[in-house]
Amino acid sequence: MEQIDNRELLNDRGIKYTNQRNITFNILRQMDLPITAEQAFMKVKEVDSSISLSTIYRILDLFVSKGLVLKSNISDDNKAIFELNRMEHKHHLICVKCKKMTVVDNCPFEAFEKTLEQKTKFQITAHKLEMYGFCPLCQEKGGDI
Amino acid sequence: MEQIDNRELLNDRGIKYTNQRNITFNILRQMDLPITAEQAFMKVKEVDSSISLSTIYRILDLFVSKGLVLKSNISDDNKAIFELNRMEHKHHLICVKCKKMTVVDNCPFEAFEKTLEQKTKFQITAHKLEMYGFCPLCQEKGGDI
DNA sequence: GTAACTGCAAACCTTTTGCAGCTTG
DNA sequence: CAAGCTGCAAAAGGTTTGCAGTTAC
Repeated sequence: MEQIDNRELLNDRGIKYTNQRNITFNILRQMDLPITAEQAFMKVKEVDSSISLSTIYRILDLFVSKGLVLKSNISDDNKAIFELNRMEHKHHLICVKCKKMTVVDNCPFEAFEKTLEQKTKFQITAHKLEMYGFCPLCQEKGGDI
Repeated sequence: MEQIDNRELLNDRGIKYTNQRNITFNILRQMDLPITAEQAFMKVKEVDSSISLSTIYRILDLFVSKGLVLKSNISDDNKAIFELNRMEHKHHLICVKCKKMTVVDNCPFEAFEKTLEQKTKFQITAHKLEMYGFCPLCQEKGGDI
């Protein structure tokens, strides 16, 4: 994998540069879907085999605390997933059978949120929308869930 | 707490009646927001102090597998939450500061989902929408998150 | 050189499981 | 009585932490 140097970008966010942080950031940047800590660990390991899982957790948490990365989790699965915060607004469509995720970039929400803010007096800062169903392949295969 | 007998309801779903299942079901029915297994455990314990946490997990899993209960989790929190499946369509608004949840019963989605099904060829069976922000109280209090 | 980062192993927390004993129908 | 539910304790994931050694500036 091409190792871009993100020193400046990390520094700007108040993150001290280290090689492993740089690698982790590059991994996240080239992913177009969220990954688990374990998956990040495997990927980073391909570039620096000395990395430990706890360091991955520490790096991911740091990135999250600096707003660089988004942490969430999919329904009924006790693992966190992480993705680069691209400041784009997007959602996911997740197959309940094979768990494949597909990106949905349309979001039909702004209007609804405004109404809701007025109604509830909440100050809404984010929302998360996931749709679940059967992906085309799993529909073909048929059978039970 | 009033202990309604849900024997018939449980039997109809193919769930063998036991006292603890009945209590657990009553707890869930009187909750209007999702609770964790631990919270359910505490609540059931008030009625039957002999209940064990593993039984709570087994009961909740059973209810989920029979479609009686919905299991999910809120962002960035590694615990499952459970709520009665009331067959109503609703969403939650969650305060990022105090984690208070508020129910939102409006859902602006059906139309969008149809379009998306055509575009992606997914067969959408469910969706989950959560909005995050500051509840009125936490806005008043101000300060950092 | 110093403050901060990292690897390792152990701890932690939520959830699951094996087994012996107890309930329900 | 048989099937299957339950308590307990132990195991199993995922995640966090303490500490000694290493790295970045």
